[in-house]
Amino acid sequence: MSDGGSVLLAEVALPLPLPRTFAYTVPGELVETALPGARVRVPFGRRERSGWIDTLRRGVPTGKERALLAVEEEPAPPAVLELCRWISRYYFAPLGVALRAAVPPPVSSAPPLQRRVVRLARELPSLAERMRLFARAPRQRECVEALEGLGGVADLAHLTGRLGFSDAVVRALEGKGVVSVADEERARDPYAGRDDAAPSPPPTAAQAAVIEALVEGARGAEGRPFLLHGVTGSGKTLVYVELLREVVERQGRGAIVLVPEISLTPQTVARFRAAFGDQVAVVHSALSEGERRDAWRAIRAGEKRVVIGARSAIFAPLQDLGAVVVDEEHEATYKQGEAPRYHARDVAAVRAGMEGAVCLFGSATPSLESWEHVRSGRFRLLELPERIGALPMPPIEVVDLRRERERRREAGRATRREEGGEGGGEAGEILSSRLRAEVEIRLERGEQTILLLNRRGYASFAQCRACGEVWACPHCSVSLTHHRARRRLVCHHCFHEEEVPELCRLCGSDELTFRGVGTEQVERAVGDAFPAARVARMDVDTTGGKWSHHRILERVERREVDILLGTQMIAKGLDFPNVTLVGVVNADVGINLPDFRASERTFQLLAQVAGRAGRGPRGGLVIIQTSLPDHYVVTHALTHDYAGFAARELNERLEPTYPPHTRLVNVVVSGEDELATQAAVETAVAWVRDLLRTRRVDDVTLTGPAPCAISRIRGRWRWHFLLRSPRGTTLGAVGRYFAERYRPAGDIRVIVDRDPVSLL
DNA sequence: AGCACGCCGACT
DNA sequence: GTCGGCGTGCTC
Repeated sequence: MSDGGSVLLAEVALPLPLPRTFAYTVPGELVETALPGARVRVPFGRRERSGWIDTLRRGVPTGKERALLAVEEEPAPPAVLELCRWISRYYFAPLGVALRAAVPPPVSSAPPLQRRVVRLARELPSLAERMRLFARAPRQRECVEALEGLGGVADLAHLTGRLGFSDAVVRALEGKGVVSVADEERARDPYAGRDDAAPSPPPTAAQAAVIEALVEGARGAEGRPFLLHGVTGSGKTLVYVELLREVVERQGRGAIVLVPEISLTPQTVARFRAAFGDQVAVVHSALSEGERRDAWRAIRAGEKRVVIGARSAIFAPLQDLGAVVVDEEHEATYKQGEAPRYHARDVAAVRAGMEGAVCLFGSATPSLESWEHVRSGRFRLLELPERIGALPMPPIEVVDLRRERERRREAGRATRREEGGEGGGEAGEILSSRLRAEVEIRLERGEQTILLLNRRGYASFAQCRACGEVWACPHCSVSLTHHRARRRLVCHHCFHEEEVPELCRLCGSDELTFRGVGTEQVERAVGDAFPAARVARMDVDTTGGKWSHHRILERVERREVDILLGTQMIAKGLDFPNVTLVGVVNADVGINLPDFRASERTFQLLAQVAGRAGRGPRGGLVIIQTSLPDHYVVTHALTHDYAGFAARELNERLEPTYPPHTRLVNVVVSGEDELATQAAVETAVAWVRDLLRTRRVDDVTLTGPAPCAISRIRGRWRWHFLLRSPRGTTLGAVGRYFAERYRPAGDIRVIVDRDPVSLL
């Protein structure tokens, strides 16, 4: 060779927890296709792996380099590669790990997933028949009960996996004719044919003004991100659609729309489908590997120019991005819980900045971070303060649960309780007389009610009345939740389950109480109070299958449900005009969590669920039950006063200092041995303190260590400490240095979480 | 993360 | 004598 032995070398990023790339030589036949961003197959140690080319260079080989084996996929667009480099730096993740989150995985050799569905074949009405069938088969009985709890249908994989029934149990039930097992067609994709949304109405004056500002932004007049603060029902989706018309139709560029949980927003998806037809790609978790890769290639090839999806859609390989919309930008689901621990909202702003695209965040209850960016001038605020059609915001009433309890106690003294006090389930304690009366009115008028309670199961803990013993998870530092239909105590962190006890294991007393009302208990109370009402419950326990939310929501839409009750998943973006009453069963759940965002999250939830009421001509009413009626979360929710809440909450976060007043890195150290974990976190803290001292870092402060609020999960003890700084750059430098160099011993694991969304 | 190599305890 | 525990170090 004439160039002094220099060859083409590729630096390859591998999805391993190693803060470096590896150099490979590029064989002649791959020179054309081995480009930065391309996924390549490489030899690594004694096996092969897939990675991505970071950079190419001509250079003299050291002799260690091996050759690339193959190019597996066309390169990700340069902007996406650059975005991953940013994520890698900012969130302290290896580039290969960032790319793994951004690009569909290589074709796996695993057989295609087939969905086997188990259905109850017949009702089992009589107790006698049950006794006969299941006398010597308790697991079969439990399996049938689990199926009943799931509405009579479940994926076989769900039963044998998460619920832990063996194949033999299911086969035996099949043999008895109790259940049927069938390979079911892939569930109908509810987005597939849903372009039948009504054409958008003309924008209101307020919408038109907002759209004009955005269109000017898309034409280059404004480089800052926009925050669209619009109350629920103010027509934010129409604004998004009109912005995209400018960007996609008139400018011929691409656009990304992020939504918090794609499966919960079919109505939003339909609006985009109606406007942009088959230019829309919907990326969601139910796509198979093959579909995901097909979608990726179609987007990359320019066949799809509007991409709608959850968090990871921010990596869509559009070649010319003109706009990024982040709907419900305050939602915590935009933060990824594993490496790379990125926040899709913040990544969206970075990507938009890199590509000169308009960035639009929308929310009725913006994150305090975004609100603060408006105040400081980094974001430009757009507002839609009114609901469409001059619909008023629904009035909100508070029911003081402390006074309710008092009243009941007095009434009980006067009349004697008709119901045994055992084990909760007293409808009166769950639904106040005020709320019950309003539900009654809705039932009479044929209108619908939504009841929210942010706690699953029947009761959040089981306790012995005699000695006070609380049933806790053996692997986690949390109480076990009573799931009555399944007759199990369940850990919501590790899925540990046990039988519901009859006697206290400590003192032998049979006086057990189940306290802390959950959705399952509300369902029972509603059934007791309104036996004729058609009730649907929606929480993760009733939504086992892929599209089960849709089935429930479609029933609500067709008015086959009078009362929809559930956890926060019923608070998101639904638009049912016949819902005229929203009841929050207990707003206290959440307010008292030991997390600096507890108030913010509760306010958002209350505002969001309140927005579900009165979206039709018949108006609406919201009733919030709480024993903290004077808490500022409640008082500001009552008056729909986001700005007032935000001002107060910003003040609450001054001391101790929390975001948005400071930048935060949360370091979590975990291990199986309690003392070794504590020793390890202390070592890590000493290491960082030493670093801060020797490098004379004076604007990063370290707080802790302290046990995490949930001090043990899945058998691992958890400690954490916080790094705070007003300046992102030094915080980043310290965090990166620590994440890349600190190596714990033994089974100790360290997580470095930048901009954490929760400290639990 | 894997997967090697490497050096101390109780088993055929 | 060997099987196997998991500490340490390397992977282009």
